[in-house]
Amino acid sequence: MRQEIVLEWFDQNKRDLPWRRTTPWGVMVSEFMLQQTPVQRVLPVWEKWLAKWPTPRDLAKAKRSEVITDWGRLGYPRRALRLHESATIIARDYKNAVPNDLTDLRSLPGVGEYTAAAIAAFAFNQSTLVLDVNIRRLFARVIDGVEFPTPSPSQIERRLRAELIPADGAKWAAATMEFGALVCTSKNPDCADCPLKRQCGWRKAGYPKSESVRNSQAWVGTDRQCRGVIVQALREEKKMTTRRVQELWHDSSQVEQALKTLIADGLIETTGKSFRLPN
DNA sequence: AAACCGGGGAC
DNA sequence: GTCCCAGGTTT
Repeated sequence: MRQEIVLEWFDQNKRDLPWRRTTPWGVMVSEFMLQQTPVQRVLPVWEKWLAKWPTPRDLAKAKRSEVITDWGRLGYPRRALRLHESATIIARDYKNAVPNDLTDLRSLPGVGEYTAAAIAAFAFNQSTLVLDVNIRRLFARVIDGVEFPTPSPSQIERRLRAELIPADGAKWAAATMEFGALVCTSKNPDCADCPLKRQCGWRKAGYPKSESVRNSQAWVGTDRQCRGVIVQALREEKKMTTRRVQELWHDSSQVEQALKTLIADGLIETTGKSFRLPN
């Protein structure tokens, strides 16, 4: 994969997001808010929070009720409480400075694998392995030639993606994430104007030529609950191991066949766009 | 691995 | 109702 193509695209097309020019605390607040929440909805709330609580200690002094209220309609309000809790720990144990060490970051409530790597990269310019949904989808398509990544990253995926990181790893993380968010999107990717079209494995593998092809693969990208139902059916009724199901994940023709069998046996139902278990 | 999170919003 | 969204934690 030609990293320069994405890096140059990023230079020309990146959005001017406020958390790209702020303090480590500002980055951390943005990462909490952006967990499962679109950028556009986060923007106004982030501005308000940084103006009101410019450092961890400021937030730590706030009441829970106020924290929840000011979370607005971002959703998953438990994130606000975890951020509040993390702020308290940072003020008390880290002299009010967001830690730059991956292990320290990971120990904070609400900071998982992704968020720790993202803060280290975007707040401290470290070359960490950042794998969010946008980056994973981009690599799944260009490198693996499939429309969607697996539900969660495997060890082999981590290793292969780590090998791609160029000298400026922080810029690489931001660039690939932005590319996945603006060009290689989940629903209607802008393949016509994509600078990676010539080397895209998904395109070489056939790309979505028709609705029927798309539908046969659609379940792979459906939500976790729906995937869980199908995986459970495949495992229990077809005596498949988890490993076998994972292998099928990347082979749409076998997935299609397996799904047809499940439907024929009445084990699952389809509405054309998704799947469910019969009552 | 799957459910759940004091979800929310576009469609 | 379905799907998406810069995920994390718990069982």
